[in-house]
Amino acid sequence: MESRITAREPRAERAPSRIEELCIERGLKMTGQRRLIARVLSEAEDHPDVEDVYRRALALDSKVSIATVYRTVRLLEEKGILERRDFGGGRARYDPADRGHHHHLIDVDSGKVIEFADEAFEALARGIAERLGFKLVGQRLELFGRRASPPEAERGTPRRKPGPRS
Amino acid sequence: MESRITAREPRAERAPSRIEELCIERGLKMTGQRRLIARVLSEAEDHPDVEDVYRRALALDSKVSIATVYRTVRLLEEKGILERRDFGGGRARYDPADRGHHHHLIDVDSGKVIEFADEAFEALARGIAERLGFKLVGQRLELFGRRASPPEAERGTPRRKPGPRS
DNA sequence: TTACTTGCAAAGGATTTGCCAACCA
DNA sequence: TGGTTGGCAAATCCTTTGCAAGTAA
Repeated sequence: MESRITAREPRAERAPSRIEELCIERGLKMTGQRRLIARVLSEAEDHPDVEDVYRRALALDSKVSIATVYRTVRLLEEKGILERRDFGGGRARYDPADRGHHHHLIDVDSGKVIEFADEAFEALARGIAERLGFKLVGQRLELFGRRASPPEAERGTPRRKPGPRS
Repeated sequence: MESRITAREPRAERAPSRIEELCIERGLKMTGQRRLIARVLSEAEDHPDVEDVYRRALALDSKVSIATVYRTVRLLEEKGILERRDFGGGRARYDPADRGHHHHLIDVDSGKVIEFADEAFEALARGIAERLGFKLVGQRLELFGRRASPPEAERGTPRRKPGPRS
């Protein structure tokens, strides 16, 4: 019932994703769904919201419930594996925490998010906090910008519901 | 039935608050509730959330419904009179937009918010955006810090529900 | 007058949770 | 095999909205 040929992939058993490794390191019990979600997150190069993760996980394989995605993503956040972001629009978006400290520039016309890091800023932030009598334990920097010279009328997809939330 | 003596204050008619003036400038119809909310906001020195504004308005005088507070606060935001902030915790908080550009340092132990402005930062932000090919149209900077040397155990009121949301 | 506002309550969207069965270590 | 986890649906929280009645200009 067990041939060497298939032994390698009893059930899509690929190398653990980077985030899965982090989970194991921190002693999380790895279930099929968690592995799946970890993989989706590891492969994401953007800043997916919970629903994005949910959709991608479903497409990729198993059946996960959105509740599990919420639970897992929150668990990973608590373990410091993910960082929760808020770019406006009412949904939380996630970012693997090990990509190094970086910040975001949001293109207000297209909603696209560009990452960047900046040494000078890090130092400046530390300095400001100190001057106010605090030790810096976290920071959040988001820039909102518009492409230098757009020929007008080219505005991309506004973040879902155009009006309401920030 | 009408004496000169009371003519001056038909009904708590005080000088219009700063925010009320801004509303009038932008042609908003001023109702009693709006005047009240404008006053609460003008007098606020912190960053109240909608419920804070609602509570203060009620205490101050009239009966307003929370729906009206939500509507008004949003209207003022659209008119550029208020700025919506998100310090984590799931509620939006508001800040009069004419206090000048400033940012916030949040004391992670007490939840207190300290405002500050920093020229060097403004310049840096503009520079970063430019380098990435964007014109800066907005920014958000929040520092999270801990008082330099707290004798422990002094942690103030954590923002409502301690655990969950960011 | 007459369009704009308000209050109330119900609707909505995102996120969390209770409960029991399924599952992993 | 015992404790954990996952699914489902109901529950929460914050915020928005429909509608009828009230009000500023």
